[in-house]
Amino acid sequence: METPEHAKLLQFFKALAHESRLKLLGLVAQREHSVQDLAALVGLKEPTVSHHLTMLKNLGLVSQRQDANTHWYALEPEAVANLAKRVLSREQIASLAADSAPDDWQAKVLETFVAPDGVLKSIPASRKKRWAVLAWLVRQFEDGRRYSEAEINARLKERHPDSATLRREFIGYKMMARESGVYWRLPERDWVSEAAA
Amino acid sequence: METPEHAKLLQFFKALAHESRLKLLGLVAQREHSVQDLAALVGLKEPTVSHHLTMLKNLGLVSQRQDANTHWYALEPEAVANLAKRVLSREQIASLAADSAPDDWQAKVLETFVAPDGVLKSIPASRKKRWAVLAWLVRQFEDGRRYSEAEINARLKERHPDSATLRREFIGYKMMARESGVYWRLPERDWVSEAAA
DNA sequence: TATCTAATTAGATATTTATCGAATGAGGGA
DNA sequence: TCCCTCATTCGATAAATATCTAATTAGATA
Repeated sequence: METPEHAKLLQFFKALAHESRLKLLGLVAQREHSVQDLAALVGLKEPTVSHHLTMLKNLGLVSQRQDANTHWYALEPEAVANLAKRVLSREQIASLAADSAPDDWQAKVLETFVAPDGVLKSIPASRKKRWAVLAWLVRQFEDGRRYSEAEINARLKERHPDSATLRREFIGYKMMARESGVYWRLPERDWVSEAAA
Repeated sequence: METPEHAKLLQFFKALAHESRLKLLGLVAQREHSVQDLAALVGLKEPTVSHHLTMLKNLGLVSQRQDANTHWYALEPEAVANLAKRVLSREQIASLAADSAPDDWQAKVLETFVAPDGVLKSIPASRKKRWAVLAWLVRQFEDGRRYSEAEINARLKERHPDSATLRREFIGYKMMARESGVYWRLPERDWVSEAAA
């Protein structure tokens, strides 16, 4: 489940999320500088500047060359541009969410409300948790197939006595649709947004 | 001396320099989410998420609309793109250094090495400090005018007995040029780079 | 009105990260 | 070789910022 891509982007932002480092980048963007110069220019001690520069160098944002024992640092302009480009697209940003763990939460809700034998202990009061339980329930119906109200009720009764409420909630949460007494599942993409009221 | 432009850029990087906020941005990039949802999805408590969202909202990175007492957050894609674009150009980055205060440092060096009456207490040993003192000295010669070695020596002797060393250093640091016994100042842009050896 | 839910604000604590002084390493000269 | 300069690494302290619980605000509904 490793996503070094995300990790690198995070590193990039962290690197730039500090005033001193932005100033250092600005200075080396103008021309090469030695560590000593930079320390004087930004008003920090050399070890501190060295530390920041190492961080920037590891990310490839600055280059370093050595002349005698003076180390000259300069900007690596393409690297900055390349990394910056990544944040431009909405898709890139959306992909950042990949690490999230919604299933953990949902699993915990189900553990709380569903007994080991599969019977609902109670119907959660809070919208979000009720949604989680209903999502679990509705997935036990076949997608694409059409059910009569009686069928629905029969199945739901295996989980909880108040099948009428559950059936009504399926409609309310837009997990199912109904027409003249016939029910069917709606595509998940329309209700996983957890919107309903 | 305020530069809100830089400040905003810094804020932008700080906002994105945190794993939780990147995840939140990723989630709201996919679709609208409530605070509760987001808290569950990233595994944090609601106040924490609320805090992060406020930060993102203040920067204009996310939008917020309210339906009953549920607050829906979504990505503001253009804002992200616009801010990200700023880091693309080298000039932008170079401008980040504007806040640096080299003059403070130079003033301190001069205070250390120059007595109140304008006489040099000593010639600094370290390259950088020596540069600072020489820069101060060379600026006391007229730009464009040509000086004989005798003139140079006479003027320098008012500052320090070892005029020969100072004169030689002017050449070494490329602050002055010499041709057949005549000296003149070189443009500052060629030696403010503090490069010389 | 009393109550429920969602969100925010406030205040305290924990974690992360910057900074410094001191010690160490490395490269040239005298 | 000894010394001098520049830079880095190490270890400890200081500053910034994330996170939580508890309390508060606001909207909706019975």
